[in-house]
Amino acid sequence: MCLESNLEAHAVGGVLLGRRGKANVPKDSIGAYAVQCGKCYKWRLIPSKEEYETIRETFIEDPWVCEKRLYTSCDDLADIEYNTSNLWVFDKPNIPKAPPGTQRMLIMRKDLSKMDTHYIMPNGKKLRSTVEVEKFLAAHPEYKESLPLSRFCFTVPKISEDMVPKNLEKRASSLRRKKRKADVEEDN
DNA sequence: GCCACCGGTGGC
DNA sequence: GCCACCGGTGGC
Repeated sequence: MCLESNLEAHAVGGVLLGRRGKANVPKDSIGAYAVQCGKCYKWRLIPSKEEYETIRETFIEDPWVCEKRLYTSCDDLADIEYNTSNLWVFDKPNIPKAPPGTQRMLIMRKDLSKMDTHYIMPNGKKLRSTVEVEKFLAAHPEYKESLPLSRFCFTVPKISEDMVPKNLEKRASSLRRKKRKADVEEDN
């Protein structure tokens, strides 16, 4: 189950800093993970996706605060400022952690219009929706216990609007317009 | 033939 | 209006 977040006060974020990762390791579009302290509202970087997903999983009932991190307090400077030098996307809180053996991938569209969620299953299969997960589990009953349907959530993060470069937005939409126009002309 | 990628839409 | 979902396809 995915719940609505309160983005203003207390947020779970992913920061897009470009793609990284070793060869052969599946990587998504998120370059850095950050959470906002529930007390001082400063942003703290979370070193791994795994740790980030753990925090995100129980974010509502167990909000993250600076003291949770060793040697960190609200008096310390923020790790990262929410600003326009990075593209930020904001996760919904309480998304189940990707079940063991799977990876939850978030892929940004080239035009920054939206993200797509998919899961990489233990056998390498990529799944794009809960319906596809259902079908997968029906075909592979051996996974039914370790990978219950309820642990999959395809909710996408919200893209921070003010940070999408305006010219890029325009370019993308004008390309779309151009294509539509060409299609219409083709039909005539 | 596959698959990453994108566009479109039904249901809310 | 949003978003979860899926069909189509271009490039390989």
